[in-house]
Amino acid sequence: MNKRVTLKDIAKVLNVTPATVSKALRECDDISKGMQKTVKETAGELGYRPNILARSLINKKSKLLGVVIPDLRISFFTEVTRGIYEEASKLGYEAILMVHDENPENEKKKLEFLSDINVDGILIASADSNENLKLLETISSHGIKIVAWDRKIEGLDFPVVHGDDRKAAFNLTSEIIKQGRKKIAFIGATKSIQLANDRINGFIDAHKHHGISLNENLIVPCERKFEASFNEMKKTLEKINDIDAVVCFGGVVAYGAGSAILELDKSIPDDIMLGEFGDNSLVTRLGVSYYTVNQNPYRIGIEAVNLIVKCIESDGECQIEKDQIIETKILYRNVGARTFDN
Amino acid sequence: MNKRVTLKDIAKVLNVTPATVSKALRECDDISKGMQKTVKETAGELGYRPNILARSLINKKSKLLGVVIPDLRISFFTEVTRGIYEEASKLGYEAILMVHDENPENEKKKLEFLSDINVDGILIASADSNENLKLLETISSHGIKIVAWDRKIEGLDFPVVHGDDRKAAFNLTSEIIKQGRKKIAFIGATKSIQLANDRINGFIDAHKHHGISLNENLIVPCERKFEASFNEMKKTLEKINDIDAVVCFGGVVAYGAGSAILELDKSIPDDIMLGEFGDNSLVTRLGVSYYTVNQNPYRIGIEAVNLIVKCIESDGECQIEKDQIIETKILYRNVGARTFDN
DNA sequence: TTGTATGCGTTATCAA
DNA sequence: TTGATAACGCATACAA
Repeated sequence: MNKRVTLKDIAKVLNVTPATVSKALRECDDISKGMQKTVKETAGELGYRPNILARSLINKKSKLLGVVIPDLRISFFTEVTRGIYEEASKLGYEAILMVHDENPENEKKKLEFLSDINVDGILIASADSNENLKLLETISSHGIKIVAWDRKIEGLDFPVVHGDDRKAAFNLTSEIIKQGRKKIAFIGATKSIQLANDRINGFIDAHKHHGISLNENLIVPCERKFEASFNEMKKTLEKINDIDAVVCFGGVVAYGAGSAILELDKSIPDDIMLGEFGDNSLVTRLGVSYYTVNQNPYRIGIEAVNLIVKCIESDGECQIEKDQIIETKILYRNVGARTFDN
Repeated sequence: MNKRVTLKDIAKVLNVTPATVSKALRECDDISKGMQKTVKETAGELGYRPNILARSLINKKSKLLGVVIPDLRISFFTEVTRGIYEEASKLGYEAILMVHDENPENEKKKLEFLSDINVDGILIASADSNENLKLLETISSHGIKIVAWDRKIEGLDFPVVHGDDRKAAFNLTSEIIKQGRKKIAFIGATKSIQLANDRINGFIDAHKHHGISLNENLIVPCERKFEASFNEMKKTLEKINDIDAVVCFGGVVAYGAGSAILELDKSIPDDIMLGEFGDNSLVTRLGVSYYTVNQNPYRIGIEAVNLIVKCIESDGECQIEKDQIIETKILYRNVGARTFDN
């Protein structure tokens, strides 16, 4: 077990001081070119690697970004993540990925950890809860920049990068209406979430715009969980049996709701048309064709990184940066469609 | 922007030294209970959090595990990952997730990063390449424990946690043979990979066992990429047109090969039966029913963590630990099957 | 152009 | 039982 080589080791070999080595390696201009060259050479030979822990202890800059992800099973999230770590790498940052699985307790632990290792910024899609608002504020007050993605953090004004949900919901619902559907349900998410409100509002907008009346009972609140959406959908279908389309809050909900529809021996899309937000590959498990809102998650990731890096490197007034909206598009995912684009 | 609270701050408030505070917080038994209590109280009030960078600078133990993942789009990998971070958390470790996207360059960067932040161990499913063997050895020689998962690292004897691929391939192929298929192709992965050999051998075993002759041309080497498998499958089908089943190396290959089959207007499973390793939700995008090998990825993650933590905490002889084999099972994934188990 | 001294936040080893 | 001091690996004023 060879000890890691440090500045000191290089210094000893060259009979100079660690300070000289440190400066030479970072190409400070008060070190001769010759010295720089020899230092770098022996550093290379010895396989020196800077200890970034020690470094960031002094610098207060770690070049680290924390990424807080709700669930790795939802392709929307993993695609955003991909955008984040690729763009971060391009900008000289390393992205540290953490998953909370929609659990505020987990989220708390992850946030504390990221704060503990002094990341420069945190990109977060927060779990539905207000348990961690204080923590987020504290972290922010320590100078760690925070940017939300996909989900606005209610009550705090961190910038958020997301799709235009109201418009997307309008377009998605309109598309379904154009297919001749008239009794459309909306399932998913509690009212307290901004995202849900936006989508519901877009859903309502479309009804108004096309002159279709809307029964309040068709808007079904529901947790973002498989079982919850399965049960809620089933209950709703048993109560109102002429529903001919369902717009779902997201991938998990769509999977649950779709399962319930199939369970009741209704066909998709013939009996009931399915729409969802996120273009999640999870939904393809149902083996049916459906409408979806592609929110360009990869792009969301990229923009989120650019935003936070701007915040970090301008150091100071990041409040100016406002929410950023990424264009969405409506797709019809045919069974068997063959692409590997997300 | 409030500075972070440090030991020194607490010490100042209580008129003691940082050393005392440090020991009190860690409940060293050379500090009075009373002192411990007051220190902890004010630490709580001030919102103190230890700086784990500084701590691990001294300890040489970071309680960090690095996880190197091939691709977030493959549910097998994300499920292993889930097993890893959940188990790590239980054992008091934090898992840092990194993705290499099957690119050895990326892998190198990630490994260097993990080494730079002094993780205690690295759990890796390496990209197919031998570019990073030297690096892995160096990292290992610095005392960082390494455990492979899913894929053995050729040429180095780090323990690996994986499914019994030969047996699984035997079972999968047997199942397909029992369905009456006789001209079965195997597509995917180059011979240089142990995993590929195991699966191919199991594939061959099954043919022998059931007395079915096997044409060498039916074993098609192919990269783990969508385009590659799509093209190879298409070429093969055009050359040999009575193939009635295809066993695919993994999810990406199955998706590519399946796409090629459908593209040629053959039906799955009627014309050609599809089998794959990994039970990847990606494959469900094809909208067809297929056989798969579920390798219990969640379990693989858990066992990998237990193995590496044992290595780390026994500090010393980890060589004793041998490869660990997780039971697999064959499943038939029906279109529209409704579960949320992976 | 190079070296010295000091500090980042923590812990460990002494001495008091 | 508590305090002083040095150290972890690195960076930065400042002195030489």
